[in-house]
Amino acid sequence: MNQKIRVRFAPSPTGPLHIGGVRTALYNYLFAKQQGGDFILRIEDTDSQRFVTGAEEYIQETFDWLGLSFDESPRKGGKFGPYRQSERKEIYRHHVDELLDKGAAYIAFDTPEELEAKRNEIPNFQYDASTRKTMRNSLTLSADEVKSLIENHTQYVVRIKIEPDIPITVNDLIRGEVVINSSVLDDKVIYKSADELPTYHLANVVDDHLMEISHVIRGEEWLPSAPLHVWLYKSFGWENTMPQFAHLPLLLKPEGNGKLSKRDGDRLGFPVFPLEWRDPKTGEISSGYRESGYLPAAVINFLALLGWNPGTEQEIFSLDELVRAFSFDRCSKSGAKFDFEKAKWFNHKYIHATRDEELTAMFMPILKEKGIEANPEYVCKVVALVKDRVNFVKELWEQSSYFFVAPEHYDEKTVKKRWKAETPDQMRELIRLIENMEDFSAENQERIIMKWIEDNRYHTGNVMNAFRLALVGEGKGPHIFDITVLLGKEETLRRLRKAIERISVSE
RNA sequence: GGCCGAUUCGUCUAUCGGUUAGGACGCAAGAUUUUCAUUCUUGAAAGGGGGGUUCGAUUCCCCCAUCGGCUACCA
Repeated sequence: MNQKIRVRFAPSPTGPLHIGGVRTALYNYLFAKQQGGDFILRIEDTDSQRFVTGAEEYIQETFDWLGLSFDESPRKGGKFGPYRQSERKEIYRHHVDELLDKGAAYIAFDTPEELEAKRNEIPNFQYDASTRKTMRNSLTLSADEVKSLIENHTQYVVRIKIEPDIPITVNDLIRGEVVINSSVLDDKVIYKSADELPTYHLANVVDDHLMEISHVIRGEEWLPSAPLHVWLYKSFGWENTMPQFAHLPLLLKPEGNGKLSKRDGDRLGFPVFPLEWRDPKTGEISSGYRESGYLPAAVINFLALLGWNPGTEQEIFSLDELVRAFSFDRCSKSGAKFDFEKAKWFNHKYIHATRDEELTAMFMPILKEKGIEANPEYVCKVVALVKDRVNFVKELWEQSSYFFVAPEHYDEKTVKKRWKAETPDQMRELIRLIENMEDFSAENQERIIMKWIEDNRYHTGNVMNAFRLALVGEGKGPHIFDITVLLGKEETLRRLRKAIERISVSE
């Protein structure tokens, strides 16, 4: 059977999307596009308790930003909709009934308190073939009792009935065959009457089947429940169209151990979320890659290399290249620690490769925030001069503010090192030299000024750095005549005069 | 505790029985630069432990250790 490749990314709207989730989505996307298949967004909001407003919008916005578009989604629709699980209640109810009718599932009335008591009473208590006879469920109660309990609106759950001692095989594209014995599984709750919603496991399997998902690509945290899912497919009689599984290794904390978490970002000063997120309840703000100045292509690139490699030494990949190169057999099996330094390096590379005009467009709003009205053409020239020195768009300001605002303070260290007793006089000479310049091109300035230094046997480093100090306020920046040309003759002179006036000579 | 998974430089990784164990980030040194960066060159840096299998194991098998995940009427 030549089945169409269809994959889905299925997050729960319980908060901002974790960067690990973004990687999972990316791998789904890469595989789908490579195979000419469909990439679907399905919102798994079956936990009414944990629903967070704005989370679904956040998810959509993330993929808009990254430029990964879905073929079907709640927003876009599609012929397999609805794509929000909370809107599929009847579908699940119907399937739960089917399992109940088949005797593959049963109704259980045990209250949370009773369950809790059992767990305290019996060590390693598990609701399964060995214990279900001792519980209050449709297997131990008479049909009449069950009927009347339901009619009296007693809350119940539906549990899957796992037969003991049967080997269950999960075939994983990344890990190979994983076999477990069904006895280690428990009779998981698949439906709760309280909110008339299924749990993840049931909804997931039913939707993947109905939406004709061919490959389930998700995080490793799902590996332990994969056998349950296989069991569910079999219970429905869907084993022939069961999707292929691929469980991706986890993204770990940069230091120490454990899954990368929200707190790591706050602590280390790096984002763990694609976009900035404001918690609707606490108002707490978590930083995002977008707001931190990462380019979407850079984020995609470094995320792709975290858990997958091309087998060559190529590291910089466009999205199209990734689509072509991706494969499950080059996915690693072990978790990857998040390396922020490398992420920065990727961004640096991407900024370097981005056209000056594009960077200018991103830089303009930042300038505006700083209260600066600048001509985009001028900004573009500034950007061209300093873009090699930054990792992030927002660092453009730190590296170029002196192009927009004359220095108010002069770096102490540089003053001490370069502003000598003879410097003010030299700067006055320099002012005269510049005043008389007809041609203010970089070449001409350099020619005249270097000759002046040579003729007077001045110390080149001291003179030039004093000059730089007057222009920049610090001992840094691009080639000095590139700065003066952009600043213009008048502004250059103004800054020189100001420096002579403001900087006191160090002995 | 039980179940599952994983284990190569500090980090991401290559190696599909025989290699001086390769690359990248970061780090260090040097070169370039009138400054700071960039860039370039060079360097330091790795197979968790113990058993097998084999002429030969980082690579295959077993045990242990460590790490991680799961173990909810969460996903």
